[in-house]
Amino acid sequence: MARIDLGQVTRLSPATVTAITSDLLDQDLILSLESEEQKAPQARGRPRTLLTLNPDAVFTICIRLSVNNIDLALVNFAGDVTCDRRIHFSSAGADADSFPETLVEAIHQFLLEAGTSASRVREIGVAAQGVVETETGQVAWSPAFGGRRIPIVAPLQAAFDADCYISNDTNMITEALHWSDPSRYSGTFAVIMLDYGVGMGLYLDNRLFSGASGTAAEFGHANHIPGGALCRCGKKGCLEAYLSDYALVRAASHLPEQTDPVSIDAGVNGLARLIELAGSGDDNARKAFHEAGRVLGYGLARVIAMIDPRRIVLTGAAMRAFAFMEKGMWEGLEEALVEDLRNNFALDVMPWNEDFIRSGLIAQSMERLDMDFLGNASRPAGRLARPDSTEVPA
Amino acid sequence: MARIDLGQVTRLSPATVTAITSDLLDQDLILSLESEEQKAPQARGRPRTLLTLNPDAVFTICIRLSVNNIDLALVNFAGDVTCDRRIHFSSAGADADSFPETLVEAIHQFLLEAGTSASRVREIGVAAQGVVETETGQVAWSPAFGGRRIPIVAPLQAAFDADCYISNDTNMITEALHWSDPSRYSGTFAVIMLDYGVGMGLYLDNRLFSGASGTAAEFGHANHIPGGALCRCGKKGCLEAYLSDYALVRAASHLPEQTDPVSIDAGVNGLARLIELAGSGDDNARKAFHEAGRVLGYGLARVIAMIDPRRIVLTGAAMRAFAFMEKGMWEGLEEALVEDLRNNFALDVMPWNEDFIRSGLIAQSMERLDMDFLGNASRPAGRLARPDSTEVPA
DNA sequence: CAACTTTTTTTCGGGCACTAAAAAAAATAA
DNA sequence: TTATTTTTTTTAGTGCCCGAAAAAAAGTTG
Repeated sequence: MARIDLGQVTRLSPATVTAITSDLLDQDLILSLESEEQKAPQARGRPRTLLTLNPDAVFTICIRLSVNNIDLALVNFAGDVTCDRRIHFSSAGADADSFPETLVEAIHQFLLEAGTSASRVREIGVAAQGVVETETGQVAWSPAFGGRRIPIVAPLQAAFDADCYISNDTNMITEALHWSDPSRYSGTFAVIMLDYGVGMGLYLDNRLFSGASGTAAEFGHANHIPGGALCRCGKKGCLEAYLSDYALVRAASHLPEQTDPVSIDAGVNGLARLIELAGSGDDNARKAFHEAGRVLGYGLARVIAMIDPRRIVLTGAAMRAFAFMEKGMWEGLEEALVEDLRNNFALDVMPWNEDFIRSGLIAQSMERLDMDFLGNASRPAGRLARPDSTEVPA
Repeated sequence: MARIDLGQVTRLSPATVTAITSDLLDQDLILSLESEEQKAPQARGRPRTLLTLNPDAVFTICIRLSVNNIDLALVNFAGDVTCDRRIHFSSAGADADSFPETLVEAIHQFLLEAGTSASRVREIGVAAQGVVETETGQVAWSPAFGGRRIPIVAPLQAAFDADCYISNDTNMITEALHWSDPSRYSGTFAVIMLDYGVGMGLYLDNRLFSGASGTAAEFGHANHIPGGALCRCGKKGCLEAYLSDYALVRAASHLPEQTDPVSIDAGVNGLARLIELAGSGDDNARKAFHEAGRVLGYGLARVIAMIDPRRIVLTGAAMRAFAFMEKGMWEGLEEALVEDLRNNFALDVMPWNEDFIRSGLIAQSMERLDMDFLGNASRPAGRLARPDSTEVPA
């Protein structure tokens, strides 16, 4: 982007733009693309010199923790992944004592392979399934770990000279949506992910909300039926116990509600096969999905009543089966909620894409970096506020 | 407060304080208490001249709408109520066509009695029970009205040259708590009110949250049991259908769950008598409260899972019966929620005080006035931020 | 009354964020 | 080559927020 366009977008005078950009150039945060291949239709006048973020100014490591896997990505200042690796570990054996070491070791290994020195990394972001306490920087409980209360941020902070944080995976999906399409995903919206577990992310009043201790939006373990089906968490009647993959398999197989989730093989031949069966008209499978849809409808109803989001996004691997759930979902929603509350929201069904989580981590990291560099000038309050919106010139 | 103290509190130099205060004096927003009765122990040196808000600078009208009543209060710039009246109207007959006129008429009448001209009123705040859409400025549905979708803000705006808004009554209680004790009620907390209905207010990340359309925190009509007890709203199984006064009376009288709430006399000899009975050891009453407590526990569990508040405040008329509900509540909470999520919150039980709603309206109005006068300098971001807290001198 | 103390006001000036206008730069068009 | 066009940079401010220091004000103390 050329300086003159930056001026248009920010509503600052050319003089100011020059001042600011020369500052950033001095700091090596941006680069000017001197004489690079100019766009063919060169107009009259002094040609614009394009500016870009300096991709190599700073690096970020984005890490996703899931069952048996640590997915690492090295991300440059432009937000591009320059290197990624998957490292295996044993979730069953991972606890508060052993895992932090494993993680730090994995990162060192990864940096070595990527040929980047740790000193160039200014940000390390981690996303994990389950109950993640952002505030304390630990994973209270997650299917990815055998143990509980596993500290993540503190050990990372000790091992690296970077800003470290951890967040729930669904929160990162929420951030990714806002990042990828702010015009659609802004204000107050909710993201519900149906997958191995059931997660929810909330964007409220234009900010990611994660609660007082950072565990917010635990949709999956909000109770649906008092004393109902047995959940992985040990309680009875959680939404997850009706909506997640093992719950669907359990229901379709006519296993008793109290069957231990651990004993159910919901793996490859679980959800996928169930979807296949439903597709070929199998009644058990269809009924299971329909019922799950109804439960989802009830869940949505509670979210709508309590949060009043403008939009709800449904995603996750189970969205492939949405066609079999949709009718039930609307039924449940209608049963559960007065009309006055039910008509003010939009529903998006979004095909699942594993990369969302990483995108969210990247978005979050970039935002934190910006905060870091620009002080608190981000989220413009005063001087940079633009009262009436103007289009960014092409 | 004297200028020198203002300097301490705001961390501004005396020079700046003088500059700003002389500005405000010119605008008549504050007054200097010249030679007023000085505090006896006069120290050495030039005596401080105390400054106060000019109570008469601007007026606000705070209005509470409830069944058959319009409660009006004239509030000065110091936040004091200078005049209040209760005006009766017929809730049953009130609809979208008739009520706005009634309200505007009531305000005019009130101003006449108060001897204040409408031109001095800069703010009109309204609180109502039920589903209030802050965004559109209307009451979608409320026990206070026979009709639905009753416009409030638009007619007020048309009739008065003031900033008008409407909000849910429980949201105003939430605001009142923050206002009255910010050190305790800040960050992320929830207020649950058990009364005629069941309401919830949310303060999230240090701001009142009211959702995308302003109806947020409708705790009472979030479903508890699919297909359960009949609620006033027409749906089955809402929390309100187990927790509100009519629900308690219904349960204690062993009436069927589907008994129409309208047919239940929960008035004076309803909840109050039930509490009396429970106090004297009546088994039916005790059981009803215990059961309601369990339902409340389940409700809290869902709020905690989804919102993760630092604190939950219970209030409302039904708190007089809290002793009979408490055990059930903790039982329900424990049954409904995994321990990891259950241990990060504090619970306050607050004796109910009708005035909270008015206090909240006053707080909200004062904040809006401040915003109006000081531009967007409120909620200090930069220059007024105080990194380390200092005590306000006595 | 003079000396002292404390608060308030005034004066002067620095620094920041930004701009208008002029100048410079770097191209195309005639 | 010269004129024209467009972008970028420089120069020289403006306006605001704020503070240091001095001055003034208004008392108490001895």
